[in-house]
Parts: sequence; structure tokens; C-alpha cells
Amino acid sequence: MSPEPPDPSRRDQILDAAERLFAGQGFARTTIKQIGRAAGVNSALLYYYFADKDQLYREVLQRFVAGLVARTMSGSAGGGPPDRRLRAFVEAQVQTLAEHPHAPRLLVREMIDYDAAHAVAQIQHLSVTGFRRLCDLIEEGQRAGIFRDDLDPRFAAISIIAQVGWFFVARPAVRILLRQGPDGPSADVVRAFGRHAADFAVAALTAPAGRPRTTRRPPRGQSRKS
Amino acid sequence: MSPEPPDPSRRDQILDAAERLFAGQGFARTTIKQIGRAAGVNSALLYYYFADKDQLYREVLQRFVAGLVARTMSGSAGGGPPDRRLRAFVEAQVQTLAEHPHAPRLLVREMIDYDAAHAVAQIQHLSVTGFRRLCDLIEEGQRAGIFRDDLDPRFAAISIIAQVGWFFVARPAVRILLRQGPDGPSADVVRAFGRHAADFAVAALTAPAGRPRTTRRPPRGQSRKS
DNA sequence: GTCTATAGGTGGATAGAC
DNA sequence: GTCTATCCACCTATAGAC
Repeated sequence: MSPEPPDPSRRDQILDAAERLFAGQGFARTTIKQIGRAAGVNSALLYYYFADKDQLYREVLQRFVAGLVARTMSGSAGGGPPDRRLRAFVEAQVQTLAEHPHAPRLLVREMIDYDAAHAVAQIQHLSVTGFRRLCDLIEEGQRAGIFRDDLDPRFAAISIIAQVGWFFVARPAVRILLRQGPDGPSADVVRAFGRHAADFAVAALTAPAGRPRTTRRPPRGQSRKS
Repeated sequence: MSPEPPDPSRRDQILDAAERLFAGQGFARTTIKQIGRAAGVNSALLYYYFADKDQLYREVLQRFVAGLVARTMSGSAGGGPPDRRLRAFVEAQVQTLAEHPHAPRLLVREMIDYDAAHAVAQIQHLSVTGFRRLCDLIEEGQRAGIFRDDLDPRFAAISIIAQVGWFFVARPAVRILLRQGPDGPSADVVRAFGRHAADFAVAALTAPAGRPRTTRRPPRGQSRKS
């Protein structure tokens, strides 16, 4: 494929191949031999570097999540008003996922197939960094009065993350819905959706300018507290 | 579990067991023998009713999607202003998924594992009904002037569906993020999130009362048109 | 470190009795 | 229609030569 890059250190070479395959066809359907072949090594060698298929999978996940966290964190860091940082957060999320299109599939598959049994540690990490950062951002905006304060920050954070997550996970459906080509939405459309998601989030959070919204809503005593 | 309902027609009995298992642990990890055991029949019998494991899976999907479509459609039907119907749409989506908590996992797994190869037909069906209905709703609200018109209706529809879809698919993560028990968010929290999602969607779509939003946004020539 | 060869286990699917 | 018994393919993981 490429003229044999000197030495991606074998180990990474295997991890790369594994990431591609796991993301592309899932854990179960990916065989050790496929990974070996794709990595250009004998399949038995995998057992020299990794204890078993399970551990290999966990390491792939770990490597990826670490990168994702680093990216989104740095994206929303720095100063500026909360809405600006919120926007940056969303766009960093989109950009990272656009560069690793199969990455979200890895995470989601993990959640779906194993109830995140392999990845609880990584997801917990994500939760105490990315998610928390987003919640803090929202709360800050609420205190500052530029975000409406009748939305639960944690729910809002989920809604915001969901937009982008779903867009990538449901790629095949999105492809059909938007009438895109067989490879899924083009890079242009992905970027456009990123801007949209940021707009949508900011619009939902922005406090209405004075007049109440069109819909009624009872005070609703925050039913979640246990 | 229940005192042996007389005759769920064997076939459905098998489909029920298969749906539970496929949703719970995925296609690959679910074995024919497991399904047989769970359905209380011999595994060989499955081949009397279904050609192979693949076809059984497709029938499970089909049965479920049909139900989902029927529900969300009737939920958003009827009269009322667009924002009210939008709210009804979201809440119908939540209610259906809450009653079939593993259902979205089935669909998503299908997209992730096989790029929706098994389910293109069903997804296309969803797209020409549920999704289109939602887009129409949004456009109607835009024409009526109660929804802002600077959002792309199809993107907005994706954002709206994403909230709920993600909430259920990412259940394990949501569980951790919201600090819920091992079984995932409680019924109360699910309902509360449903209300939130409707609020969030309506808030994002509702036209600002006069003054422009706080963030700048270039005219942006709808980069998606090819 | 990297390979060959193979043991050991499991799952999808079929044959055929009842 | 439903079951018993079994075949065959394939996959993970190990043993051991180089």
C-alpha cells in the first residue's frame, strides 16, 4: 500500500490495523488472522505483543479515547465568553471525529455490545473531563445570564454531544436521509453540519430576549435527585 | 417468566427471544443455540422457521421498525401548531424507545456492524416517513414564522432525533454521566429527559423575539448542494 | 522477535427419526 | 412440527523451531 514506512514500531503497526478492522466490522467479525494480514505480520505475533484479542481491543480503545479527550479539551480551553467556547467545543468534536470517522463507532459498539464493560475506565475518564467541561461551560453561561437557566446543564450537555455523536454513528442513515453518495456525507456536508450543530446548541441555550417562550412549561420539580 | 401464554405462534416466540438476545449482546455473540434455549425450543427448529441466522435477524429488525414508525407517526399526527406537534413527535419517540429500551441498539448495531446492509429497506422506510414528517413540520413552522428560518430543516431534524437516539444508545455512558444506578437511568429520568429534549428542540427552533442572536454568523452559502 | 504448525473449542447448519 | 445427533468450517491460542 505505502512504500513500507520504516518502523512504526510493530506494536503501533498492529494497533493501527486492529483499529481499522475493529471499527470497520466490529470486534467479533474481526479475526486475529485478518489483523495480522492487514498489519503485514504473522497472526501468531499478535500474541507476543498482546495477551489476547480482548486486551488488544482494549488498547485500541484506550489509544483512541486518549486522543479524543486531548482534542476536545484543548478546543474548548482558553478564554472568551461561554457561547464562544461552547461553539469551539462542538467544532473540535466534529473535527476530531471527521478525522477519525470510525472512532465513534468503536466507542458506540463498545457500549452496545458489551455495555461498555471493556471501556468503563475510558468512559469514566471522558466523563470527568469532556462532559464535565461542557457542563461547567453551560453553568457558567447560566450564571452570567446569557444562557437560559431553566435547562438542566447535564441534560443540555447530553443533547449537545448527541447531535454530533449521532451524526457520525448513524452515518448510513444520514447518508440516505440527506441523499448523499455511497461513502456517506461529504467533507463539506460534515463541516456544514458542524456549524449547524454549534448554531443549534447556542440557539437552544441562549436566553430569550425578554418575552417568554411560546410553550407552556410547569415549574417541574427536577424529578431527578436520588 | 409469564405463565406460558398459550400460543404466541412459535414463530413470534422465537422472534421475541431473538430480539432480546440480539439487542442485549449483539448479532455475533448471540448463538442459535442461545436463542433456542431462550425461546424454549430446540435450536434446530429455528431452521424450520427461518432460512438462516441472517434472515432471522432481518425479520427481527423489520418487526421492530414497523412498530417504531407506526408509533412516532401517530404521535405527531393531528392538528395543532407546529411546535406542539414537534413536542408530540419527540415525546412519542421517547415513549416508544422507553418501552423497547434495546430497540435503538438493534438499529444502531445494524448501522455500525454492517453499514445498514441488512436494513437499508427499513431505514429507507423510516426516512420517507418519520424523518420526512419531521422535516415537513419544521418547514411548516418556518413558513408560519414561529421557527427561525436560518436553520436547515434536515440538519435540524437530525439534531432533534439525535438527542433521543443518543440518550438510549449511549445508555451506559449516560448512566455514568448522570450518576445513575447499574441499570441505567431510571424511568423518571428517562421521562425528564424526554421533556428536556422537547424543550431543547423547541428552544433551538423558536425564532428569537426581534433581536439577533449573540453570535456572529456569516451568510454561509449553503455549502451543501451538490 | 518472528515464523510454522496445530491443538482445542465453538458455532452454524443439516440429516433424519419420531 | 419438533427433536437428536452430528458434520464441517473456522477461530483463538499455544508449542516450539529458527
